[in-house]
Order: sequence, then structure tokens, then C-alpha cells
Amino acid sequence: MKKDVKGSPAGRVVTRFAPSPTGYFHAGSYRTALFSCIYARQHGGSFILRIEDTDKERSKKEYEKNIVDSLEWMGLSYDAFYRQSERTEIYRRYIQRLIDSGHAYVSKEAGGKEGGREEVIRFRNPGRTVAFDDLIRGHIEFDTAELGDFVIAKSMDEPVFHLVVVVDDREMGITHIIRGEDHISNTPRQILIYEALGATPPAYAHIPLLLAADRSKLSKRNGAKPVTAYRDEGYLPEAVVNYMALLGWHPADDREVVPFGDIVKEFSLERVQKSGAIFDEEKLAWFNRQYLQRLDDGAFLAGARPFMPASIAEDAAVRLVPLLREKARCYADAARLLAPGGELGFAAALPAYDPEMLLWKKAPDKAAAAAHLAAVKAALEAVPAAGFSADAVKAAVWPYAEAKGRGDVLWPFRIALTGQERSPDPFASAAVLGKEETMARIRAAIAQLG
RNA sequence: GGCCCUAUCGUCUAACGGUUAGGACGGAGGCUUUUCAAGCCUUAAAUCCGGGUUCGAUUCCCGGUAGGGUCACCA
Repeated sequence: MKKDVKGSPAGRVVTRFAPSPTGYFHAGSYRTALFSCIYARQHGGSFILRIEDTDKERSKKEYEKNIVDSLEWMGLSYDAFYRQSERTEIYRRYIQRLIDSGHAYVSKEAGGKEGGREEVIRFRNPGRTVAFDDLIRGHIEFDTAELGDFVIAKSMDEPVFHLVVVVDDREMGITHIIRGEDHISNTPRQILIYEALGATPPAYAHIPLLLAADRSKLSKRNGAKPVTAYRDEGYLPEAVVNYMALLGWHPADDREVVPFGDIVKEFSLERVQKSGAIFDEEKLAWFNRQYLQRLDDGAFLAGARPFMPASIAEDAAVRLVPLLREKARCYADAARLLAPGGELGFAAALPAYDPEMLLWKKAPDKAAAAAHLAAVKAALEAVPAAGFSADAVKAAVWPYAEAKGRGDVLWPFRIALTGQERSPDPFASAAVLGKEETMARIRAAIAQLG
């Protein structure tokens, strides 16, 4: 069954996500974390978050916080947390051990490049061919001779990437390293260190890169947004997770909207794609809409409320929900829709409009429009303010509209209430406005036609 | 440039030697409708090229080509 599980004595899977806090957390990093986490959960193992902050110049606390916040928002929990900057003693022990065994040495640096140290610690490269079987790509071989004696520490207290990765993965009992394809060429160096330590390397799975629109590696400077930007735009984390999980992987059938629990159950590294995938905002928006539609009105309102103008009263907000959910792709759309000039901006205040707009394009006649509005107004008088729902308004107006022509009656009605062509149907608009405001706007429209 | 990885519609992908090369996003058209969306229906759109292997290649092999990654005292 779980034939690719190996490494830990108990057969227990341990994976990790090891970002360096040198930039905000974007979709590319997120998906790597996601696959690692899913794999661990699926096998009942554990998932470790390890902050690789050995580069003191470039690492920043705010970026670390952004990583932690992003993982939390997306619902990825980890079982342990480490910071490499707090593990210097451990690395020092390993460096000493490597030096003692002759696998590493203190190297006097000639030339002394600017900023460079006089002496650093280098790994004595045996110059062998190194091979490993990638869980996704199969057999990969490198000749390490050309790598030379690479640096593993700037000093006893300043270890560098290749060394700390190996030490930590070993100390933390990592069984499966699931990381980006950009690490393939780092793997042989790391395997060499494992061998020098007399240790067996874990299993490797190099997942394809997430690409920007120009097919280059997704990065801060070519269009990748911070994951928290999607949070701030009011995307549902479940939708974002679902979309990202399907970038490079998919279930055995045609389903696209797949609950996280099913993804965890069905995920398999064998089914992970080998080539990179472009991150498509359009499809993400589609996924978000799918998840939004599955919410009930209460849940939708709870999510959208923080994005709605504070001036909108609670009861008006409730009435606005059906209109919002047929238009919004994310909650931030609620703010845009409700803003002055937005499609639902009329709810807060009637925009000034040209009276000509009240005329139905197929029968532009002022007197007729005024007469229709007067008739609508009369019909609405009979509807009690307490029961001024879209259905009630429709019931009151519909027979007249049917008799006189829907467009002829409903178009002026629409414009009278909203002052804009792009707007919800007049029944829904009337319900949102309430009886008093609806009547006032109709009166104003009739006055404009006179 | 060296080394490594990859290659099906514009995009995400299915087809693990035999299919009219399927689905989804996006596009186009239509229906519905009082507008715009949404929804429903229809439609255009792909196997990088060349050799093999085979009765038969999207699929296996080799070679090109293209793209990407990586070559730090960053991770």
C-alpha cells in the first residue's frame, strides 16, 4: 500500500515546510507547504514548520509573521515549529564532527572578495556521481565533481543552507522532503553531506514550480501577490486551497470542487504533474464563486459584512445579500458594488440621473413613462410597509406591467429607483429601499418627467 | 554557456499502445430576461519537430527544438 514510506523506523511520515523569511509568502511557497502538509496528514504523520533564517541580513521578523499568518488563514496547521537561528549549537556540533572526520576543513580564502571572510568551512567533495529516485520524477543522476568543495559555514557559528538543511532534516526525523523543483540541483550536495554523516537521505519529491504568466518562476517581482492579499480581498480560504491543490494535482475523476478532507484522502505524489503550472487568477475567482454559492445567506452576510460600508444598516444589509451574492466573486466586490457609482450604490443614495434615462428604448415617450410610474405608485400604496418584500412588490406591479408592456413599465420603475442602467430588478431594489424611500423616488421621477 | 528538469486546446488538465484526443477556466454564439450579470445550451481551440520500435503511437526509445530551473561566504 504505502510503498513509498520509508526512512523512519516506525514507518511514520514526517514532512516539513522550510521557508526563508526573506520575502512575503506567495502562492508558490504556499502550494509547497500545502502538498507537504497533505502528505503528512494523509499518512497520519506530522508536519513541521521550520523557519530558515540563517541569513541574518535578509531575514525579517515581519516576513516570518506573514508566513505564519498565511498558513493560519489557509488552515494549514503544523505539529512543531523551529527557527534555525536558535539552533546554532547543534550546527556547531555537526560542523566540528565533519571537520574531525575529515569531511570538512577550514579553508583559507585567497583574494578575499569584498565582504568575504578570510577563512570559511568547506565540505571536502569526494567528486562522486550521486543518484536518487525522486518520487515524482524518477531516477536523477549528477556528477558532483564540478561542484567543488562547497562552503557549509562562514564560521563555526554561521552555518549555511546545505549544512543546516541536512542537519535539521536528520535531527527532526524528516522522512519525505517535498519541495520545489528549484531544489533538484541542491539535492546532490545534500546527499553528499548525509553520506559524510553516515546517514541515509530521506525520500525526495520535487514538485513542479508555480509559474507567472510569462512562464518564469513565480516570485514577488513578477506578479505574485502575498497570500494575505487574497484574504484581504475576501476570498474564502477553502476556495484558494482547493484551487492550489489542483495546480499540479487532481483527483482521479473530473471533479474540480473538492473538499479539503477528500483532497487529503485522495492525494498521491504519483499523480503530481511534472511540468510547471501557471497561476490563473480567473480560475481562482471561479473557484471562489463556487464556494460562495455554497454558503447560506447568513454565512455570506457574516463574511461580507466587514466589507460593506458602515453606513448600511443591519436590516438593509440583510436585504442586500441576495443582490450581492449574484454579483460578487469575492467579498471585496461587496464594497465596490455598494460604493457610490457602483452597481448597488443606489442603496445608500440615489445618484443624479438624466430624465431621458427613464424612457424605455423601444417606446421613448415621456407622458407614457410618467403615467406608468403613477400607476406603479398607486399599486404600491396598497402594499404595507412592513411587508414590502420583492415578492409583494412584484405581485402588486406585475399585472399592470403585463398589460402595458413589461419594458414600458419596468424600465422607468428601475431607473426611478436606482438612477442607473446597470442595476438589479426593480422589485429587489424596492425591497432594499423600503416603502417610504421607494415612493419618494417614484415621485421624484414623475416630477422630472413633467 | 555547463549541469538538471519539462513538453496535449490561450490556461489547468484527462486519455497509463487502439478514443470522433475528454473535462474545466477563459473566448465566441444562442436561450432566458425590463439592463448587466448569473444560469442553461451550442461552438471554436491542442498532442513541439524528426527518426525509430510496433499491425498501430499523445503514450515506449533516440535525436533535435523550445521553455524552465540551477550554477553564492542566499535559501
